[in-house]
Order: sequence, then C-alpha cells, then structure tokens
Amino acid sequence: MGRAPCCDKSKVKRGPWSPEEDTTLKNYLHNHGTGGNWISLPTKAGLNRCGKSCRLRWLNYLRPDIKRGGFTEEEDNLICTLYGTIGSRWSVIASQLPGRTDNDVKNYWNTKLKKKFFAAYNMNLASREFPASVPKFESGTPQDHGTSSSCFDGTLPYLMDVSLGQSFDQQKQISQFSHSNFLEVNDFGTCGSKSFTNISSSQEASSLPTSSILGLENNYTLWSGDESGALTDYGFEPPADALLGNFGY
DNA sequence: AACGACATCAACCGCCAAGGG
DNA sequence: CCCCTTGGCGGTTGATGTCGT
Repeated sequence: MGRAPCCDKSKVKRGPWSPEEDTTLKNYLHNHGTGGNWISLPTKAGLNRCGKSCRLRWLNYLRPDIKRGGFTEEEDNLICTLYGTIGSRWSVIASQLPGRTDNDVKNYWNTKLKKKFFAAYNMNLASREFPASVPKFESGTPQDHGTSSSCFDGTLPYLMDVSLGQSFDQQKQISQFSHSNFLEVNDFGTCGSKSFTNISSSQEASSLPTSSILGLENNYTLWSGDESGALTDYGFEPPADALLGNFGY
C-alpha cells in the first residue's frame, strides 16, 4: 500500500503561483502566522493549494528576508567548501548564507558552481599533482560525504579556491559567514544564520516579526551548539562533525 | 526571423524523521 | 510501542528565457 498523499492532487491548483495567490498567502501569514500547521493553512487562507506548496512558496520566494540576485565570490567559496566537506546538505549550507534558501543554493550549485568547482579541481589536478585522495584531516578517519559521495569517488577538493585555483583558507572563509555559533531559528524556515548582534543591531531587526503579528512566540531563538546541546547531532564522522560544530550543529 | 540547444529556477515528488495520540 | 500526521529535505522535472547558428 502506498503512502497517503498530503492532499488530493486532483483538487488543488498546481504550477506557478499568481500574484493574487502570493498576496493572499502573504496577507494570511502576516495576520495569522502558520498556526503551526501548513497542511490546513491553504483552507484557512482560502487558497486552493497544497499545504506543502504554500510552505515552499513562502520559504523560497515570499519570505521578506530572501536575498535575490547573483552570488558573491565569497558565497561561491563557502558553498564549495561546505559541499566538499558535508556533501549535498543544502539546508545546512544555506543556513550559512543569510538570505539564501536551500533551493537557491541547490539550483546555483547544479547550474553553475558544479562546473566551476570541477573545472578548478581538474586544473589543480593537472598543474599541481593534486592528490587523488585528500586526507587533510588529522583524525585519519574516512570522510563522510553524505549522499554525494558517489559523485566524488572519495576524492574531494575541499580546500580549493574555485575561482582562483588556489589554496583556500577554510576556517577563514567560514568565520566570515558563521559570525558566531548562534543560529537564528524561527517558524518560517531553517535559513538564516546571523549573530545576535547582527540581528539586534541591523535595520532588519526592526522589521523582524513580532509574535503578535505572526502568531509566534520566540521567533528568534539563539542556540549555541556548545552550550545548549539542543541542536541535532547529525551523526557525521569527523571532519564534518568538527566543521558543523563551527555552525552550532 | 526562425529554429534548436542550452541555461535557469520555480515547483513538485517522494522519502524520512519527529512528535503526538 | 505503534500508527498517523506533518514538517523538512534532497533530487528531479518542466516551463521559460537566452544564446548561437
């Protein structure tokens, strides 16, 4: 027996969202929040859409803090470094790129960065006898590359500056983005890693939703991976565990 | 101008894990 | 425990745009 679908696909609208639907969803979320239930949200909001579709539309497109436009070189480098270390954990990678969604990062990787990544990698292989296997971490344990391992056959150029084909300072790059070990957590998605000071001092902070507006409490909770123990242990072997530790995971 | 190839990205699919009853 | 619902995630698809011939 197959798994029951989350909604009746034949009765809900699919495909691209209209501006009217976007407005309806935004207005509803602004006034009521998710109510902790995306599945029932479209009915309450008067949308003939699947709840999952509403959630995706909000997270990937309608959220006010979405950053649109091209990725910077620093973002490129960070994505490549993280991909080389933890694999295709797009939500984790996106959490280190404020304003970027996992879908954005995934699309960007698949359409552009992947080629750049391997072009730089091949260049390194040809010019500098880049080792066929890269045991950079002192632990000596095999790397866990997540679901992407088959793509690499165990070989990862994760210390490479893809734009320059030069050695890449992983810790430096990561520190530029992770700011601190605090993660922003809210009810509207997993994206957005910002330091407390960034949230509290920026103009963005003043525009953050209050619990009354969005029907939420503790919209922004600060978690420290070292201290709270609240964050998931993803079960990575070193070095991924060590790297994720930099982000509070 | 017309056409095909390629690139982009929004949206969907299906699986998995968490949590509540 | 077990089952069910839901949220979250990564992989994939398909519509649309852009470029080259």
